[in-house]
Amino acid sequence: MVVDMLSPDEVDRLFRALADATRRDILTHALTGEHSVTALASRYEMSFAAVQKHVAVLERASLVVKTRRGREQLVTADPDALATARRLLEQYEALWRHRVAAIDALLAED
Amino acid sequence: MVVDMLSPDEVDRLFRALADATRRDILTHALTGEHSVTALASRYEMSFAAVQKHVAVLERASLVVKTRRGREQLVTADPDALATARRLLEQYEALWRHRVAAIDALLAED
DNA sequence: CTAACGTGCAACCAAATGGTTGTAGATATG
DNA sequence: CATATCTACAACCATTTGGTTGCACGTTAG
Repeated sequence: MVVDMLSPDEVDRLFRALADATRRDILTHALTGEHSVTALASRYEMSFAAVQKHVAVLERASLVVKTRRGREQLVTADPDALATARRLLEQYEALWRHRVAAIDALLAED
Repeated sequence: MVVDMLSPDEVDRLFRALADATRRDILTHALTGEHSVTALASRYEMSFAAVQKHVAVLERASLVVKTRRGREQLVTADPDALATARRLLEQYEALWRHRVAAIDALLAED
């Protein structure tokens, strides 16, 4: 199983984007429907510009995409990116299982 | 399905710890065996202190634990934390699938 | 006992992050 | 046309991050 087709920088951006509660919340909403940036911003205490930056971070991590509808941008989540992140973690877990199997094999020799 | 027993801060630390190539590499080695901090540090160009800080970040994220052996600290990965991270992402994916199912249901009405 | 080793931590620095306000452009509305 | 709305972006600021060097402390080796 190849580690991935993502560059280290892309993996960095992916996990970094997920490492903020506001961004995870935005992602959750983007997963359950289409929302304009203004509609998303109205959910949080911070300024519109701050939310717009968070959306930009999610966009650079390929977690969401924006599509124009008139004067607004609709933000929607890209489930493939999430699947990629999950797959990365599964590969780390697989490494662990491999280690456990090796230890088991050693113990079985006794 | 409850989102998780982790606080938002703990989730932040988890993903943040994974958002650095050096730390992911350290984690990989910690998953495949026990290594002292010095042994890990010898693998990278940066100073010992820098690597020691990276290990501390992984430790605060509960991704690794350290156990003393004489004068050295052996770093080993905690697979449960990885499983937690993977489960978090699975829940986001589940949200997405729920949305797809809802759209499918709407289309089926026609 | 003394010297070397492994670790942790403080102080410092440059760059990135997460927030703010203000401005400007594109699109819709009256 | 004039105005309001939605978005993007620049400039600025405080804090955090990721690196450095230097030092102190506990443990092992000679």
